[in-house]
Amino acid sequence: MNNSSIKILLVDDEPDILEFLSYNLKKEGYTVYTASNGKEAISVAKKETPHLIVLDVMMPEIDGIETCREIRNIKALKDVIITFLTARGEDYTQIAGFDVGADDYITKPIKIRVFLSRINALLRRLQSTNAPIFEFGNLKIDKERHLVYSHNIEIILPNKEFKLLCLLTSKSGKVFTREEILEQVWGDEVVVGDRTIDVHIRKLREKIGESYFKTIKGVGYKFEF
Amino acid sequence: MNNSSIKILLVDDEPDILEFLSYNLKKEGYTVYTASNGKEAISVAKKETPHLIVLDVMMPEIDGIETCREIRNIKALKDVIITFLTARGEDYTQIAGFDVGADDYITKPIKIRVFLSRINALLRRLQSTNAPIFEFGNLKIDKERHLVYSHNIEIILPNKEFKLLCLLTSKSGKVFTREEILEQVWGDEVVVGDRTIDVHIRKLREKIGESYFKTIKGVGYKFEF
DNA sequence: TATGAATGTAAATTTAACGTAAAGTTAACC
DNA sequence: GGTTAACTTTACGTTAAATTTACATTCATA
Repeated sequence: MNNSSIKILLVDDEPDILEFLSYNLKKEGYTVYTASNGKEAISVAKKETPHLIVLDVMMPEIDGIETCREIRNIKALKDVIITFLTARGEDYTQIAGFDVGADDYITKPIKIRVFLSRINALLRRLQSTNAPIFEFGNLKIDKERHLVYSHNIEIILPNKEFKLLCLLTSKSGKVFTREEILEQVWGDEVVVGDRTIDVHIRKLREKIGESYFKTIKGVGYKFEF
Repeated sequence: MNNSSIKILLVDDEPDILEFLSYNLKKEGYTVYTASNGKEAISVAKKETPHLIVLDVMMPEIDGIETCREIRNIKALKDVIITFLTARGEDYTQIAGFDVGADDYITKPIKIRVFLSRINALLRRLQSTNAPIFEFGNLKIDKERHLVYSHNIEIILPNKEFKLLCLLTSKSGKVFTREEILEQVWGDEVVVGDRTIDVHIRKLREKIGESYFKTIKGVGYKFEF
């Protein structure tokens, strides 16, 4: 693994933890940056655009959750992988109750092997995200060639439908809200009517199969296979 | 996790090794599948989605490295743990030099006790590798997939019920007042009748279990497990 | 143990979200 | 510039979910 091109930002107010985790991640070959508070974290993140940020929840001044929120608002960092560090039993009302856009939670006390394997697993996503062909049972998606196969029969999808399919399959099982879908498929500024998404989902269901696309009423849609 | 629910795929072109390892892993309680070449391995892996794959590097036709690469491109298998079997002294510059997404390497000749302990160690990761899932005894909440499991049986909750459950479980044991619940689940402005919360609590009790939800008369509700 | 406010509950009702066919509107391509 | 496909909207149908209703039950307290 050419890990050295992968940049990780560690944020914690305890220097010991910072050093401990930093040492271990460097041993895995990653390039590691550190910050000891939210403000510093944001500034380093802006400068270095890391691939992954490990964020302690409990920090003085700006806490991890607020830091996460601010980072997610930075255009260049909206796709960075963020994982929280939380003490076991800590009040995670805000984390559980509101989606601040975290990708994982690691609970303290940290077991280094567990920590490393989770980080590795998270980062593996990064690499496979760009993989040319995704497979889900009888469904194959070739992003590069902009082609879809169902039971090895080629299906040609119009652009929007293809993008929508790519988004939903990019994280199989995850529920994508209508806002997320609009933002990712249509773009921030574009304003389209309420039924537009439905119609596109319907077309995908027609062409690819009813059962792949599940509606979560009041929330959004998800892809399942 | 009970070992019998853990699926291991062994891939080697030598039937003797296959049988020897299979026998020993089964003795540990794992469910074992075997394949004697890369092509077969991929087809079995697709069908069974094992948790771990042991892959001999040196195989005729498609070698282990190429097999690994192909497996990693299959979306459903991207998080499977893969460990290579390599002969000591074998030229594994390719393995070391290129990242094909392997998690471990075991060198032949295999000492069975070492082999088993390595496999066990790799599988211990399983418990903590995946997306944020909150667990309370027999109750699991997967926010991202908008799913609840009770005794590993999937329960589908409507939006409001799901949100209410998330709120109550966000701080297990804490009593949430009716005002808090209204504010968090329904939102500030929304005005609903007196019995609405009760009815939702009742539905959660029906679906998930009476005992989890405790009424504190005159105050509110809390989640306990 | 009688009382009343708070909560429980089945069923009816209402509402909001989604599904869909078809028509209208853009944009792309010859 | 006309044709076609893609995209969006419209206008309603459908349904699950949310809410209310109407009454029953509980439980702390007098």
